[in-house]
Amino acid sequence: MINDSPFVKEETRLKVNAIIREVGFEPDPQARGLAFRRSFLIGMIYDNPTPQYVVNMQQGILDAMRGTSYGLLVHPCERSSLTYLADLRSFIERQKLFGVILTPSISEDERMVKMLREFECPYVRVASVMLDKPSSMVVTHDADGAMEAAQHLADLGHERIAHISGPPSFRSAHERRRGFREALAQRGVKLRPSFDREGDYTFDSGIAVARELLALKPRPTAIFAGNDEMAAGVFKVAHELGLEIPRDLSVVGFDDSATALRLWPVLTSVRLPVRDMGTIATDKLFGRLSKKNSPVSEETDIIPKLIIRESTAAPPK
Amino acid sequence: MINDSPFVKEETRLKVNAIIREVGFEPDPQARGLAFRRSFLIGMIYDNPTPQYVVNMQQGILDAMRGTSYGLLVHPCERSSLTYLADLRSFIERQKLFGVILTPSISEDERMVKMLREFECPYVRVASVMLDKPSSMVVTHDADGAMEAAQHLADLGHERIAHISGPPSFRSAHERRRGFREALAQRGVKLRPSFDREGDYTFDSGIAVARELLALKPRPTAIFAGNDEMAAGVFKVAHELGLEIPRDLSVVGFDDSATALRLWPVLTSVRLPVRDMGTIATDKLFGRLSKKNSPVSEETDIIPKLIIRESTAAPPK
DNA sequence: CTGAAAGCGCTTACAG
DNA sequence: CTGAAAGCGCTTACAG
Repeated sequence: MINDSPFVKEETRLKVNAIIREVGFEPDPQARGLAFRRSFLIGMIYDNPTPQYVVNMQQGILDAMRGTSYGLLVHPCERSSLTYLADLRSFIERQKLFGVILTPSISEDERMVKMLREFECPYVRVASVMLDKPSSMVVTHDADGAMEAAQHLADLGHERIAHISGPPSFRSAHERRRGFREALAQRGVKLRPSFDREGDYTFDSGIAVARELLALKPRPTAIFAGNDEMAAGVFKVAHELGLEIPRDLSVVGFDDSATALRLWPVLTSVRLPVRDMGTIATDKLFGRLSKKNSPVSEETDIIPKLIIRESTAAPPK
Repeated sequence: MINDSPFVKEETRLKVNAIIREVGFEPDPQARGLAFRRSFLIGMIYDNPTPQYVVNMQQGILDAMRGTSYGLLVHPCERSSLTYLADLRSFIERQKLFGVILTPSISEDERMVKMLREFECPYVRVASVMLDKPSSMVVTHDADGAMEAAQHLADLGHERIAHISGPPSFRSAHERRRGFREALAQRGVKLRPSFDREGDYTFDSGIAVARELLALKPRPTAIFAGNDEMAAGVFKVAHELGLEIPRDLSVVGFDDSATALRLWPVLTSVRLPVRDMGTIATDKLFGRLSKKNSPVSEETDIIPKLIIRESTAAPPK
């Protein structure tokens, strides 16, 4: 009855609710959970290595949970671990989560999703492409963001544009690379094979690949890094080599993280509204979207946006 | 009996445990929690604005929880919010947490701690000074780290050393400033009042204060920033003004965050082992320390350490 | 429409 | 030392 059963008189409901408020009664989530056979906990399962991303996503989820009695349980994991799936299985089975939110690259693992279905645990996946039915997806369309970045570079007049992609285990790495390549093709800019390199989204990999790239002759006049961390690596190498950004080298990142503003000069980057994504994902989990809620939350599609700052300019003559 | 009651025969216990393992039985934390009148959840309550700190602390806590059936519930909050205490009260009361870990500046709020005691919720506080009995404290001795930083600068020959402190609402801000001042006094370096400035631990405040500091005549030849974020702000202003680090200006930060390595040149900074701190705090919560556990976890005192990199050098002649 | 009973999966006394 | 009962605070059928 407290849970809005439709079989009570409106009047009674109001009276009871009033008293509930008066006494400040808060039902015990443990007891409720036991009776429901489902806890009042939302799990966030992730393996994204960027702290900023993790914290923003948590914030977004918590924003959506505010005012409810749900709690957020965090569960980072490593896909490379041998016990990865087993750990997750015991976590899901034990906690009887109300629902879980998956971010890349975990969100792209079908074994994970299959397991969730097996335990009838609701989930929402955040990923760069539509991998599931829209009601359990938030799609970030990374390819579109990468296209914007590449177009920007091409429009500035660059012809020797390199790319450092993320690790193949991340779908976003493929999407960003795909968008980049498509845009170059559209603009009639040829991509040299030696300019198409693979990193792993870490700062260190950005450094390593940038060293190779900038040792090439002729070297690229612009580099589109798959994320800001790797872009930071490019900055470091450029500084070491005495190359001035953007005069000698243009750099674009992806994520528009805090790092983007701390680099010198400030980094042009593709922004994804991570915190909002967390809120939207959670709203979907709560099934709020079918109701008359804030229209912004109804979205499944997130459109990345290029933020142009000072790390990009026309190529040197 | 399953919970290690001392009244069972060793033999019986072994037999039962064997069967438990065989069947893969995992007790339901909800039901256990209900019976225990206490959940199997650890809460992390924090208001630290640095994502890196938050994520590292979470990792450390999770490291200590690995293999148990406990879960980590995250609860960021804003002390400036009017409902701050009320929100926390309802969180604590409702979730019946097994225990909570408090990080600065929340860990320094006695109202918070009083409330926790009222609900008989165990806690461990991470703070820069001993505020409580050792068994519920992890003390980071920020003053010592700051002293090291200031000594390093003084030993390089700097005489015009400035400090940008954190906001007065953080105890660590006072401690770092205190250590800094003590070291200067020890070394016989005078601190000009105009060189002793207040920021708020944010990048933006670092920029604002650095602009003022570097407009002074004569300007400081070295700046000790209360954290890396503000140090990054100093870098930005120095670059804008065409000052070369460390030739024209030495900079030291605090935290040794990821940012320290992404700056150019790499930042000399005081390191705190945040992840380990999380593990130690959690071990304390579990009361493991009285038993025969890894000796490293027995510590209450964390000693910060200066990591010397490339942002510090002798002052210009 | 409403009240009292049974049950969620555990633990803690309490008899045997 | 062990087994069966009562209870944790809720919810969901089920009688009235």
